[in-house]
Amino acid sequence: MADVARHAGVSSQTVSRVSNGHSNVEELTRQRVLASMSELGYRPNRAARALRSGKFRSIGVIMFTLSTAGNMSTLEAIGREAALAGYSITLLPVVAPTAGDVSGAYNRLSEQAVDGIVIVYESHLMEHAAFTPPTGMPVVVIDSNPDVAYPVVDTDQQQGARAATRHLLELGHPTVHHVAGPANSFSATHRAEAWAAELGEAGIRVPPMLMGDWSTDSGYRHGLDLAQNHDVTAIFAANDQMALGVMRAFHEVGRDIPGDVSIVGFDDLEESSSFWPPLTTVHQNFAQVGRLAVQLLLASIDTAEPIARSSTLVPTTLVVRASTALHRATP
Amino acid sequence: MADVARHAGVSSQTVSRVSNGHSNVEELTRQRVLASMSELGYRPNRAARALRSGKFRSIGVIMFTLSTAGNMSTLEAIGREAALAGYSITLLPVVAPTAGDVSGAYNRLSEQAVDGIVIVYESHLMEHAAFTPPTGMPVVVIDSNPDVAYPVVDTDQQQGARAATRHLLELGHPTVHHVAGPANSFSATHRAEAWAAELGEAGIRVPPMLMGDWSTDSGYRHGLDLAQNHDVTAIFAANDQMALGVMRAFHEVGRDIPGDVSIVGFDDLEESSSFWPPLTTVHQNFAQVGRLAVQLLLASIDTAEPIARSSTLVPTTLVVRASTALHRATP
DNA sequence: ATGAAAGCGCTAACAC
DNA sequence: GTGTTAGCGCTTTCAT
Repeated sequence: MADVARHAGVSSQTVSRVSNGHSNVEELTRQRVLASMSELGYRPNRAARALRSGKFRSIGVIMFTLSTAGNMSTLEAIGREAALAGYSITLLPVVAPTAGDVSGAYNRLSEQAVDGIVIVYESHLMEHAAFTPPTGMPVVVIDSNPDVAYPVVDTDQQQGARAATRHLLELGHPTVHHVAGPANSFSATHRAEAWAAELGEAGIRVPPMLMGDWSTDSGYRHGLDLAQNHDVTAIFAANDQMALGVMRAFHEVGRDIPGDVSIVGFDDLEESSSFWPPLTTVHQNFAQVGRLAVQLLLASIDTAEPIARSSTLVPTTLVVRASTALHRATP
Repeated sequence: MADVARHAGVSSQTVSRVSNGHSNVEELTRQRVLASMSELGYRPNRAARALRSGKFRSIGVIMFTLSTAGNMSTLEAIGREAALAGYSITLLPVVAPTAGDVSGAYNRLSEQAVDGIVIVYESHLMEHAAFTPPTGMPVVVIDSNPDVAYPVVDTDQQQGARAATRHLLELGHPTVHHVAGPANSFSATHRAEAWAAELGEAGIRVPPMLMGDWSTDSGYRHGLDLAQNHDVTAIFAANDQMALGVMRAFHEVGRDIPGDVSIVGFDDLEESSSFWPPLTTVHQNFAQVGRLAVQLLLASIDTAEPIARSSTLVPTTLVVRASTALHRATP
């Protein structure tokens, strides 16, 4: 910067003013400085700027894994919304979700060059992690229990899971079986609870739940079990990948979907409409969740006021495709 | 830091030494400083540290989209490898891949707080972008032509696409049709070229290529066309998502896979083994690609030496599942 | 409209 | 083993 100032014959203050687009610089001087800048290939130094201003124009994201479709969409939405405001994203994936690693990630991120943090809070393990963000650092949590210490944005898991279950019941199925996500996942728990509640309210005894781990393989294994039992005519899987695995199992055994059994997923991946048969599923608005989280965070960063503890639930929509049909009495 | 120094009754230099784990501090002093640190909740300021050292301990990633499975796996591998070395990832997604946006992303990233840049270089548009990283900033490119100005790491597209095509030929199919990725994608182009070359070397006339956009929908639309033509018995799709779309089309029309037509994809998504039928596909080692790119970059950051222009190709493996079978003469 | 001075928090270099 | 000094590149006063 001093070089530019010398080259343009002005003080470094003026260079700073030009660099930041301040108004009180004469047009002629401005041009001269701009010319010197590009001639010398000047780039402002973010570190120095951040040191002065205390702002990094970056928001930190903590995620356990990037390999689920939901996290991916959420991350993309977070990135897009942040970019719109001129912020970049600093990613700190937690390699293995053990309690030790989690607090490691936290602590590293908390001394990271970020102005705020979005936590995609998949696991109960988080509760045990000792996370103390620097005082005044805004935090928003996605996908969690509403009773954490920070504002929460989430998909309305309950509403989505109830809609899925109700859809199958309305099709005349005597009951609905559930292939759930892992025990340490909040969203999995919420979906399972809502499924059981919906069944209970309809006066139906809740069949035993099968617990998977979100993977197609776990869906496949449970599907193989379910396919043995000819009383099973309706299945709600806690995500599309497990639903896909379940469908594979039924195909292999030769039971027709949706003729013999109806299947509903959760997520609405881009691929789900091309599964065979095209999957009826609960559409999650990941983009909206990510967007809201960032907006909340940026508002707090801008105003320097803490975010009010709040819980925002983004509704889902049931997308009915070809994997569900009216129940027909088994012969 | 001054506070900590005062509180512990030492100079701020000693605090710095403790904070950075230097050895020349007496154990007793160290303990005292550590105690003061945690009592006062001291966090080192990254900006100041970066300003001094010129290092940010973060690497920048430019990607066009996070919504393809391949990019996501690559990003995860980059993040993991970087985390192992104590680096974080700064993400700057380019919202819409127009030439203007690209250079915007570049320029913003180039003044970002990063020590090096990985570009996941999907599109020909990049060639026109005026990207001048700061002098001395290491850059590695993933997924591109080998003749760019930077070292390149990529999946061996040619080898993979040839293996897919050869597999279908060896099954006795008279020819292989290709559903390609978009024209502006390097990897799509390479796969299509390899497919045509393999056919040519077998003395087979190359059938017209169908161009999709990686989406299941585009695969479905082309699949509907292909399914009309009963001479079509073997299809190589440039990714698994399009292969899924093609399969859906054949299911709808009632042509059996693999009885009537064999289909091969490219990527080997986690879901592909549960498609119906389980998809024969080319497995890409995304993790390895990401890992190598980061290793190259970190080596250059550590040594402060420019990376030698190089081209590293990570081999693929053909995974044969149930979507391909021996050709049988059409009745 | 422009410049001079001070200092953000940290660490490398050199005392002692 | 510890303290002192200086300065990284920038911006925020306060003068002019």
